[in-house]
Amino acid sequence: MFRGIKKIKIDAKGRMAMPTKYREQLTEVCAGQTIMTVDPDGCLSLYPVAVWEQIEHKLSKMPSLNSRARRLKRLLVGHATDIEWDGQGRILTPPELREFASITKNAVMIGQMQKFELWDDAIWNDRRDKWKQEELEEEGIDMPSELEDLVY
Amino acid sequence: MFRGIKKIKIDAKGRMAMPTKYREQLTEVCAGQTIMTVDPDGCLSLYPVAVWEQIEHKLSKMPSLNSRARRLKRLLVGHATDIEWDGQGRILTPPELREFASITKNAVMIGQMQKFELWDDAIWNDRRDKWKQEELEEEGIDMPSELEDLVY
DNA sequence: TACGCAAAGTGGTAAAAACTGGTAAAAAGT
DNA sequence: ACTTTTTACCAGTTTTTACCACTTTGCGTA
Repeated sequence: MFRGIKKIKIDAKGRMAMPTKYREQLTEVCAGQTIMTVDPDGCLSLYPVAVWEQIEHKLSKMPSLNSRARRLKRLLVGHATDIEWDGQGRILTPPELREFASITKNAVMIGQMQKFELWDDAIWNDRRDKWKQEELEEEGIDMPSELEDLVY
Repeated sequence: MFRGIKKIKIDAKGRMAMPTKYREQLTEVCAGQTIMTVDPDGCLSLYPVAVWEQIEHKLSKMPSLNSRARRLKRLLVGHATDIEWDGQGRILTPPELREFASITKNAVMIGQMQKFELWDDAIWNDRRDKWKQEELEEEGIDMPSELEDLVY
């Protein structure tokens, strides 16, 4: 299970250093084999291959006549890229993905259980503050049944 | 069950000494293994691992297409960090979390049953006074049924 | 009440780990 | 075949981490 947040810098060549802690986890879980793709919320997702393949499998079984299915397939599968890291533990993010998420110099990487997410740091800060606010305002409403008894 | 309040100082390196009493309790309960994350109310939470894992488990079962579920996951799991203490019983709080809670030099740590909360001391004092005031003003109104028979 | 002992708090240091920028070789494209 | 871009790796520098030693505080005893 991946968790936590780490600030990341992107150098002039578009390389970003994978935080060591995450690197160790990814080595264990999937020998470092990962897939990066886009997330409709405006960030990038990084999956261990095995996890990604499950998602891909589910998408492949969705009806092509459903427009939402087609949309998701084009977004997710269309942008999915194998990611490898160099001897120093840095990954090279494809420009197309970086552009999608507006990532230029500073980013944050957050653990999200089965995957990691990569956000432009300014966007992340905005969203985080917005979510925090919404969470306070919407207290108790719109809660999925699984969460009704969540105490945090 | 954790209770009580303690003032904490943060040194130049971001280290803060865990109050001895709490340290002893945490050693008993979870061998000192704790997870720190953010709370939408503007403070940080410190959980024994086992308690945190229950929360994480509930979050993991929520549908990804529910926006509140995603929000909570990003806030809570996205900031959850393993906390270890050094030989002197100090913990090193990640800068990202300290920034979230505006904690710089002085903080307070309060026991909250299953978890601890960490507040910037200025913010804590403001909130406490505000809550005190609100409690006096709202006396008797808007009481959830669970609290109807609370005697304190 | 003062002194001494023990425990906790504080600041600093040195070694190790991680980051950063650059370079050379390889690959791709013209 | 030559130029340009990409990839992989090396080495210097910075940051982090773990630990040590000194100071302060609190408590018990004389």
